[in-house]
Amino acid sequence: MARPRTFDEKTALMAAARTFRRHGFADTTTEQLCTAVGVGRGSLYNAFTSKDELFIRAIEAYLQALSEVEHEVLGDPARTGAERLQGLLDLVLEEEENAARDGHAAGCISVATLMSPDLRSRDERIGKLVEEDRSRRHEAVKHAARIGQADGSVTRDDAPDGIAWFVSGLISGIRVNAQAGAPIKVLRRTAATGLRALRP
Amino acid sequence: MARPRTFDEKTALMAAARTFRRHGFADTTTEQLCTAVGVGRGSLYNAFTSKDELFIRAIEAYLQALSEVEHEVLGDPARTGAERLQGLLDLVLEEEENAARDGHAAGCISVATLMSPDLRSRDERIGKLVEEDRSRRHEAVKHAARIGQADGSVTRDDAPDGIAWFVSGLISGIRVNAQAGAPIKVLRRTAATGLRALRP
DNA sequence: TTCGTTCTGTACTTCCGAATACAAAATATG
DNA sequence: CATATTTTGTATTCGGAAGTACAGAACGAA
Repeated sequence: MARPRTFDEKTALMAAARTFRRHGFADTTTEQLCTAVGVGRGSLYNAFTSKDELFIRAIEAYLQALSEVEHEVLGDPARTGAERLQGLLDLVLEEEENAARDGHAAGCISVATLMSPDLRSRDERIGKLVEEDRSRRHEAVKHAARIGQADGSVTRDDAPDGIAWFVSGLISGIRVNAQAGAPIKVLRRTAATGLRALRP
Repeated sequence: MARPRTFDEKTALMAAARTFRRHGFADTTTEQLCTAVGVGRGSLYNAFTSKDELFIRAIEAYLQALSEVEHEVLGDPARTGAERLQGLLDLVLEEEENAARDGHAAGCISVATLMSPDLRSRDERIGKLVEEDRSRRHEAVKHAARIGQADGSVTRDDAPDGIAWFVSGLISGIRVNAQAGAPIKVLRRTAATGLRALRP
């Protein structure tokens, strides 16, 4: 009934997310987004209203995709609690390894967005999205920690909530270290050291 | 012999640094800088050439001030290695506590700058400054770790270099968690858990 | 084939913020 | 007190990036 799109929306959002992740919101021009998505200005604005709107939809898509993969690992009944936490760290390490192969660090919308108050105040949905993502992951890790304490694979020196915060921090730390140029091998050891603190 | 400045340069730089830390480079306008420093546009440009130049000098001043305080703790011969590392973490926690009292997280130029590749590519001095700061801290922590391994207060499960990366990551993680809204109490526990991994 | 509808690309407008120009002000020195 | 010199504040310019307008293109349906 009308002219069809020459691009897939989901693919476009993921491409946009990649660009935003690497350059940050303010330092990404709409032109960069056009080339990244492989589409003209007109199409971009036709499909996604504005840069702000595109950003919101892009991080939404990205965070959801990420969350699904993580959920699979953290909720895997075949693993002990400790193995689930280890699995989560492995996902992060794998992502950084892939990114490193392309010559850059993975970047992380959560960290970058959290670190920019102005970005959050730009549109309340942004802060909300990131906060929901964080909170969902927090609960998932907390649950895995409880499982681990029950099956004896995780220390009881900390409450599950404390463990969840620690794991989040550990992941953020690894991401920042990756940006600082730490080689994969070092990132792996950092993860191992961190997890060691959670052994019973 | 000429009209004197109405402001102190060092104070101005620290005020600018504070502003940049909270909003990030791209999201800080020169007007914000003027009000933060308490000076007109003309004066600002007269004293510091451009926004870029001001940014560079501001982070330079800030990182140096920070580094001096940290050096005192990490090099304190009265402390064991573990106590020095604990002291470093205490500095970070203290900074976050003060910031929290003002209703915001401390922010961290290192993390923010590392997380923004475009910012670094803007002027090579920026990346260099942050990298030098990181590297200096890295060496200082590594040294403290060695001391700790020698005096028996720090584990030998990891090499000093690995410990240094871990501690940097731990600090970054704490800063990110602070931005995410974690209360001081949680940050403290995260630090404690991390340091537990370094016990012999 | 023709029409209605949506997509695409380009040229244009608009706006915001960095940077500059310049006149007035403030001091030290002779 | 006069002059040289630097600072200060304001008005203005300038550039770049976001967003818009619009004409043409690509389909499906009648």
